[in-house]
Amino acid sequence: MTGSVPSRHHDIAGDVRHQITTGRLKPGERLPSEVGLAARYRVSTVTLRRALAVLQGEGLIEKIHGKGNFVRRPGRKIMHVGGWGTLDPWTAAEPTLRVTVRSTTVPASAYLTTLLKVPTGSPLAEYSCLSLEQGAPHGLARIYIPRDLAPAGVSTTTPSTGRRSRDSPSSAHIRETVCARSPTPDEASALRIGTTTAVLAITRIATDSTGRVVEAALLAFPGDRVDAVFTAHHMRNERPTQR
Amino acid sequence: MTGSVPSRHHDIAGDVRHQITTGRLKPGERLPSEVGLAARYRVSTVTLRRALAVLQGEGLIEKIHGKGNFVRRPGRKIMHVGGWGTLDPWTAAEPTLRVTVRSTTVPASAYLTTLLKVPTGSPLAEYSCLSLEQGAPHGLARIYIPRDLAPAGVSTTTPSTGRRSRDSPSSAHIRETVCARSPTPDEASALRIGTTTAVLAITRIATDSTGRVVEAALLAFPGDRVDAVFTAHHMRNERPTQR
DNA sequence: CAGTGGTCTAGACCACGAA
DNA sequence: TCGTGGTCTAGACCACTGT
Repeated sequence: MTGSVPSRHHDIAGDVRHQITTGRLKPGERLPSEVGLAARYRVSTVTLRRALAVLQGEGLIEKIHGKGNFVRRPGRKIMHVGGWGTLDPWTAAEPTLRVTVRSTTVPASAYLTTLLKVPTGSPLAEYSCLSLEQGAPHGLARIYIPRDLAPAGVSTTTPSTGRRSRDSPSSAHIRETVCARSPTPDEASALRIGTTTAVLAITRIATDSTGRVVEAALLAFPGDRVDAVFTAHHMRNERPTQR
Repeated sequence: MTGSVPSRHHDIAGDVRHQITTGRLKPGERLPSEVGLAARYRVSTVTLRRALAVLQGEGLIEKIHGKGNFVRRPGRKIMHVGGWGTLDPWTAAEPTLRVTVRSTTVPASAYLTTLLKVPTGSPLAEYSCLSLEQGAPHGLARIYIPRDLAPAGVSTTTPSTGRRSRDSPSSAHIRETVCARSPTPDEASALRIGTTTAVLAITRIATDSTGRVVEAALLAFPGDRVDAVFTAHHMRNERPTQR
């Protein structure tokens, strides 16, 4: 009974979605202008834009200011593999992933202080990584490492989003906190998504055997493009870690 | 430079957010009516509603049709613990979690067929669970088990969202796929969130040592209320599982 | 410059909740 | 019934992208 409530924009979204999934609108193709579509569906522009926002949230279209609305490539979902990358063939075989890294040194903010358990203002090496897959942003990562633990060159770390250099030597424990939320403005622009599209945010804390935090990573992925996968094997009687 | 773009509703959201975080608006309190707020901020109702949608997405307010907008209780984020519930004190110590379970038997749909690797139409035991924390919905779970594996009584399974009965006897491998997306209409109503609030959706597949899928769980959590936590320990040289 | 999406308005009408 | 939020309109103006 709750399906036929008044919501014209959902009907329109359904119609356009149908045209996309059936192939009448092809990937990469530009949709008619919003005013044109509004006239075609006999609705106002704001209603039509709400319909498009639904499709954008589903990852079916991409809105580009000043150019138009485009059908997104069907993008099989790329994955982020949690823990110590239990290499998933899907992710491992992805060759078209280009990563740009920018590294600087910053003093620890209040938030990073609590994450890394370091004194306020401690120097941290920051790696800001944006990975793109065929031009489409795939993930944004900001990785922080106490500077005395950070290597001189960037190459040794390979702080990739999705897989990482196997066995960072010192980390013995990884804790990942996953969260679904709206993107921050800078995330929205970096990932080329609207503020309506949810992001999958992962805060990864790596600790060494002494309990020292050796890395904090703030990862953000467009929710319509990536899944995160976590696997657990049952070996012996694993005792629950009590803090 | 990108901060001062024209977006009145963000300013308003920021102002109301400030009133909430500073305590001028207390938890549980009802906000002035939308028309009142619109007049107060000298904006139209749709603009004001956009501002409130931002706050709703942040989990700061709750909109109730016909009653008003209410400041949400600061709800420290409840957590879902992945894998074999590495019991987190936070979650484990949560006493105020009430779960309602409804169990039926359904034939496997196309989607469940691929998840559980069973023939189409196989009888499945379905457990539909809605957990509430102090009246606020906390999670929605739909768990499917091949009926020949399902116990007669519901009590043995305890398919809770957040923790589960330790050691379901047969499962040896758990794979959880995490995804951020907009809620389906039924999820939105069950979780008492708008369609704008993102959900953290987890698909959990439990496999026994022979590779048979013994359980598929579709979990949905309101993104503004729960985080999911996954931990990994580094013991020995763990060989990557290749499919 | 023209064409596009992004934001906003002032008002209308409908649906829900509590009297 | 009344007051509330939910949806929609017809148009205006601004910002971005191309020529």
